[in-house]
Amino acid sequence: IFTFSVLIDGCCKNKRVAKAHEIYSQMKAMKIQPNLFHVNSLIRAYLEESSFEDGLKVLEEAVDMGIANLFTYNSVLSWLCKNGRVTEALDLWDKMVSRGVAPSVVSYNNLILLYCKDKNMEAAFDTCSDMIRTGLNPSVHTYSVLIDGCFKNGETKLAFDVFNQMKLSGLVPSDVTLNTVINGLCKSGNSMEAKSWLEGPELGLVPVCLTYNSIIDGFVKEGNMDMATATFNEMTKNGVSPN
RNA sequence: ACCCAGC
Repeated sequence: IFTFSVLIDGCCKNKRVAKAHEIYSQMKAMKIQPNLFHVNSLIRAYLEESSFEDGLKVLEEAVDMGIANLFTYNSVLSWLCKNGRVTEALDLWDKMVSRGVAPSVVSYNNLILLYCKDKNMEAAFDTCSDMIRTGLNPSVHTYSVLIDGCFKNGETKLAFDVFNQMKLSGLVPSDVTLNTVINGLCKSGNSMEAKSWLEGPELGLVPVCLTYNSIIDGFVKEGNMDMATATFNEMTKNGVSPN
């Protein structure tokens, strides 16, 4: 069993998914129970190369063997949500729940992301309320996804409401949250305001390449080449290398 | 040990 585990993991890490699956099948043929850790990594390897169907098959087998856990489901769910496969994602969600696996905050975050991408902010917020009703607290991830969704759907005002609500709830915005806000401002024609966020170190934001990319792109789209170049200079001055 | 967000 130990030998098999090491082999599967090695194949997955080296992108030899087919080989990994071969070994996995051998184990099954020999009636050796693959362990959860390696089933999970096999599934993720499949999803990485976008063979969702294969990943799902392994998931189903893991369920049959009674070894699928929350992480196994979340891995597949995440892939579906990122790729906007609404029907399949909701399907999987129902299956998971009916099999007695309780969704975690991570599961909910995936669903919320799905709705945001689907331009259905109402459903996204409903899902968030559902989550709170089951006793789970929104995480920094949850808020970041919602904020990003609001901006991408043109709800700038709402994005800030969510942002404020996040701070009220005692959560500290992460650098991803702040970069999300900055990017949202730039995309909605408020690059000047976005840039002013860099000056508030009390926010705790250390601008990175991505931060500058958003702002420079924003200025360029607004036709403000002076500010774009100025921002670029500031970027190099601060020791951030452009990509 | 393995699952979620930003250019």
